[in-house]
Amino acid sequence: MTIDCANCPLRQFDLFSPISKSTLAFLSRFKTGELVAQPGTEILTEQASSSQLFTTLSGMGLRYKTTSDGDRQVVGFVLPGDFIGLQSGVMDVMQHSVEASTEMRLCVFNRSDLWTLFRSQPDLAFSLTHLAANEEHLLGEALTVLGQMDAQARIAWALLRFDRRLTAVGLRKNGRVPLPYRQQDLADALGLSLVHTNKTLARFRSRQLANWSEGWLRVPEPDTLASLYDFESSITATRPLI
Amino acid sequence: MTIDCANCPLRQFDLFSPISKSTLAFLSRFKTGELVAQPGTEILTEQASSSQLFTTLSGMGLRYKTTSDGDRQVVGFVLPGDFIGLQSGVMDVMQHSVEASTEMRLCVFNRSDLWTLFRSQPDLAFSLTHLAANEEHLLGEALTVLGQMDAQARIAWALLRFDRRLTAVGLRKNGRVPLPYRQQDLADALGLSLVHTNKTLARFRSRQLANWSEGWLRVPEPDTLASLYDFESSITATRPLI
DNA sequence: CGTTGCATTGACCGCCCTCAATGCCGGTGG
DNA sequence: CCACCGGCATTGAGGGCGGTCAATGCAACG
Repeated sequence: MTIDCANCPLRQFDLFSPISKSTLAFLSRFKTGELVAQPGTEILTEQASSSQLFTTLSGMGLRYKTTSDGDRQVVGFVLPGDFIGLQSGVMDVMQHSVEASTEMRLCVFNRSDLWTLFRSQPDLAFSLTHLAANEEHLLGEALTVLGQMDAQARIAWALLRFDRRLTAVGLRKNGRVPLPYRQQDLADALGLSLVHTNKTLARFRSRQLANWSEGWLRVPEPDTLASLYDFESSITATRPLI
Repeated sequence: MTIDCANCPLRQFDLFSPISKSTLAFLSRFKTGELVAQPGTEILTEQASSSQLFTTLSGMGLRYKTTSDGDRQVVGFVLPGDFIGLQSGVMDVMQHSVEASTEMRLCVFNRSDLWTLFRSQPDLAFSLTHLAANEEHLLGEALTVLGQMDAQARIAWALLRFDRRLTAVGLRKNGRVPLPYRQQDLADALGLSLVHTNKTLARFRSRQLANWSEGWLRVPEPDTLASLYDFESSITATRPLI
């Protein structure tokens, strides 16, 4: 039993830009089904082509690259609403792998329909470009964080982003959001060692600034934490949902 | 006296994917003029909107973000053939600034024509998305380098990329390519201090692996340098030129 | 009840940062 | 013509942030 795009549970959130009825109708045809991925499953593989593209309905995952010496760099976290596989769609192969951290429910699209989309739905084509530009923005910000900030600021930045984004898709409950990653994942995303990530998280916990444990993240006063590290206030521009 | 897209001096290089006559004709109309930017000029500004988009015909520049505490992160280097301003085109504002390092000649497009492009030229729309995905790829690779590699590997990676890319646009002469940046620019791109960047460059010079001085870069044996740091061989996929 | 995965904590030290001084070059004005 | 200055490259000294190594605890699982 799959969800109709017209009743997409994600579209209600202000995070996502509105969409016209006719475009929505096309999207419904574009969507060919749903896929449930179990934790640990590799959904897309670096350097491989894929005939399918996805949108995350629920659950969370990781985008990562593997270096030749076996290290891993997490280049992003896949959260509900995120589109997966655009690189494969336009460049033929993925430049990073995508793996499910929790059970994930995914909308499935056929890559072969992508060209039809570009020909007949310029607004959706525009939205796809918007999504790509948005990824570029996120990566640019991450690069700045890795290049210029120390461990405390990096972790504070990441936790704040999680808090904001997960709240925006309705996952905050009782002042906390689910964060089902391992400390190693965060370490690999921020260019830190597991040990140092752990110690820094412990410091935030004892200072009551942020508490991430047992899969839940609680940030009592996001603005206080942000001001401590000079992060600009949470400007949440809307983005497309495809 | 501006260059007609049909005679674009860049399009001859294998780096760029071929394009149909009719698409080329549209491009010629899309291009509204040329702009010459002097060294030091800010072409686009972070957090600002721009009514114009550009393609680099010649010259080089920098993309960078400024952090609230005054630091600078170089998120990319603008080389001939690079498109500038896509973020502003689809997301309304730029997420990084672009500044000319040398004198630059730029093709100028009107942002207001972008929508027409998406409606009437799906192949160009696809190419734009391709370019955005390509930027995402570059940033992901940069993130991996900053997150996982030490100073020597970071600098080797950057120098190899310059060597390959500048060669691909015909700028290699007498076994060297022009590299008109300051050491500070590279340091800010790689998340290193100027001092350490300088010392590491000196080490490469004395080991005869790479010599960057007085605006020119000479890498005698790129493959040797690449193998020293476990970089995959130079896979140069083609990309669109708009 | 051994094993496996993840979180936690302590000891040690190295890469790279900061601070600081010097040299070189081109531009500018007295 | 020369003194001065600003921008950039270079080099040495010293120290700190965050790295690796290693051991322990704990919970889930076969």
